[in-house]
Amino acid sequence: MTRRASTLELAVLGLLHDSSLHGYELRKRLNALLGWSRSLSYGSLYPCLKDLLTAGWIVEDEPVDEPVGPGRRSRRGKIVYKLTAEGKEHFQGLLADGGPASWEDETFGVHLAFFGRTDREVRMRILEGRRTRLEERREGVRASIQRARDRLDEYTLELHRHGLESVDREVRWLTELITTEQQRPPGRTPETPTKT
Amino acid sequence: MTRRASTLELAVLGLLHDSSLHGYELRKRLNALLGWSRSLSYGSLYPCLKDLLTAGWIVEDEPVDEPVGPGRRSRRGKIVYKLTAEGKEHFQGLLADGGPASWEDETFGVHLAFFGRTDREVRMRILEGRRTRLEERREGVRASIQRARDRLDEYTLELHRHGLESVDREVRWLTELITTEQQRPPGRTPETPTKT
DNA sequence: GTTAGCATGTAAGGAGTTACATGATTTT
DNA sequence: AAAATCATGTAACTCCTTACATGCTAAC
Repeated sequence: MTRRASTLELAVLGLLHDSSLHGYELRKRLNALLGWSRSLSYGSLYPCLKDLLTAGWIVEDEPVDEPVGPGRRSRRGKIVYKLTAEGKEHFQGLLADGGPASWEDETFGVHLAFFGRTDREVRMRILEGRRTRLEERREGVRASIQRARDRLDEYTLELHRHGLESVDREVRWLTELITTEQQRPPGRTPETPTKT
Repeated sequence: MTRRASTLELAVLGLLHDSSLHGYELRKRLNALLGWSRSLSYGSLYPCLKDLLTAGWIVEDEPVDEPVGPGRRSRRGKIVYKLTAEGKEHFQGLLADGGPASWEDETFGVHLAFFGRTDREVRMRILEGRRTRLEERREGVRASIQRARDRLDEYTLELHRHGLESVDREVRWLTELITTEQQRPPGRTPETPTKT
């Protein structure tokens, strides 16, 4: 029934939570928010917005800012989307979960990007879950290399060495973030920009 | 016409170049070769093998090792695949290219893993291409952050900081690899395990 | 007046995954 | 004789991209 609970859906809901936006602008912000290697295509974004409309999480909004003034005739084709009450609730639900889905490669970044709207308790669970995931992965790779040691050449070993080092770095980074979190008060963080 | 020139195809051809294998074993080696986060599913592997068969790059081989000896009745369901002459040629062609496709995130690792079978000239092109790709990405992300600076909160900035640092590290790593390559003689590398 | 950027969308396809379905062989 | 692991495969689905198709608006 509830389809497409993807990274993209979460990110869109999160950005629209801050301010109502139209698709084109939304895409630019999504690309800035998440440091995606390739920028998001319209072929992904617009169908996603359609699905969110169908689900009732967002609605088309009257374009309020830049009113029909002197130089401007009619409103252009822009379609501004606004989060509904149900959409806000749904988004909060997704954020408050902090289950295994939030420590996967594809979703972790988005969850972290919305930590400003997440309770400390949940932030801790996500950071620690992510760290454990990476530690498990690291051990799996290590074991796998060990077993295939004699079959791997110089280049493959170098590739793995660099890969393991990257995972190590991320684990250390997470540990730092966790330490910082422990020194914070519970609940949300105090000062957020919340610009419209 | 020539469909599925994916990472997976390249990796499978490369492994079968070393030794004939059956699907199950191939999967284990693929997981060990490339440090994939999730291990490859059979739902990807077997259709891929089917396509490679159709293309004529591989054929079913008579299982030679472990002959039908004392304790063993008939050969089990194992299907061992062997690279054909056309398959070898095709694989060498893919390796010798070194074009833009080989410096993408998904394919770079596989190409690096087969550097033992790649000429130095091509290795250099791939390493330098990859480095340029990452440098461009880094600048893109930097600019994008700069533009959205006032809208990003503490957590998002930290996420980007870590992301940029990771890219930086990979660039430095590539620079080291390039320096090493410059000190090597042209052609392939001398000593490779090449165990069957 | 034409180029560049803004703005929205669709259809087809790519590269995988999950879940299912089946059975042989080895270990306990 | 049960459980673990080896072994092969298919159908449906996911989430995304590419390529196409359209038109408005701003700047030069």
